[in-house]
Amino acid sequence: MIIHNQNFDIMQIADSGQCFRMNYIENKDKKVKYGLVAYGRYLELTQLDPDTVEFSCSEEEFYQIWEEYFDLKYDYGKIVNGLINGEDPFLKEAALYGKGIRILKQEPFEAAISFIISQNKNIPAIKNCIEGICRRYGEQKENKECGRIDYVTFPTAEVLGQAVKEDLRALKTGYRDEYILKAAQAVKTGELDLENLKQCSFEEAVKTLKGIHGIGEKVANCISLYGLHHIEGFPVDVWIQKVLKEIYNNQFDKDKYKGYSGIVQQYMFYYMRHLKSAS
DNA sequence: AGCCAGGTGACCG
DNA sequence: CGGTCACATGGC
Repeated sequence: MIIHNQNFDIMQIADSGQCFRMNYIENKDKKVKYGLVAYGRYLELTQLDPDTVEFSCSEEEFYQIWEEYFDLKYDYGKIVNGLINGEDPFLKEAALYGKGIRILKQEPFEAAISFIISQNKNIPAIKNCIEGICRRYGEQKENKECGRIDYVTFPTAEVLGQAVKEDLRALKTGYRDEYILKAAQAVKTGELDLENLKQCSFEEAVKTLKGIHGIGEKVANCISLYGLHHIEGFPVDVWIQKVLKEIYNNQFDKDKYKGYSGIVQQYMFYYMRHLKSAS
């Protein structure tokens, strides 16, 4: 299954800090390959050229799951061009630099737990921690399309909600162990209905999420943006704080980008990390 | 070796 | 409300 899209770069997506189970596999003949587990499936993606991505799955599976997952019906080119031709010099560069990023539609529960774990950790540590949790509590599966690859799914709330705190702690969750446990139990009992939060407003979703112990403003924005696809989400972490302070002198107005501020935030994050690592 | 990481809750005034 | 502090642990 081959897809052409001018705003679809799998390396940029994998490196954009919004998902933690998309991993580099190889680079053969300048064609980069990544593997990913989501929605109980394993998928491999190959960037054939800047505008072309090959999916390892069938056409049915692509239209059933991945077209939606990668938000491929939405026109990111329009957003990118608007920023490139706009008045904001930083966003001009940022959009140009990260034009292949897309905001993924991840599973809400996975996004919730992943971003609870993310607090005060760097991205490699988050990935390792999540992988450990999947291995311990996820379901073992086998993928035949990609040569019988064994993989583990992200655990369900039912399974994770029955975990023992000490076991979670042993998986490098640190002080977040009880945050994870409480959140999983809240989903399990129905006290926290993530599917329902997709339907209601962004503001309502954030407010509800913040009612869970261990979910604050930033994590609630991440879950809303990456797990519920509330595109107005605007997570402010240490990197975005740097942007807002150093580039905008704390005068940035996200309301100028109403309806897609989450995408703007993602370009900012990706570009700022690049600037800092290059300096 | 020591600082930092896609922060949050508790506690303070 | 807004400022400080501890929190557990790996990455670099």
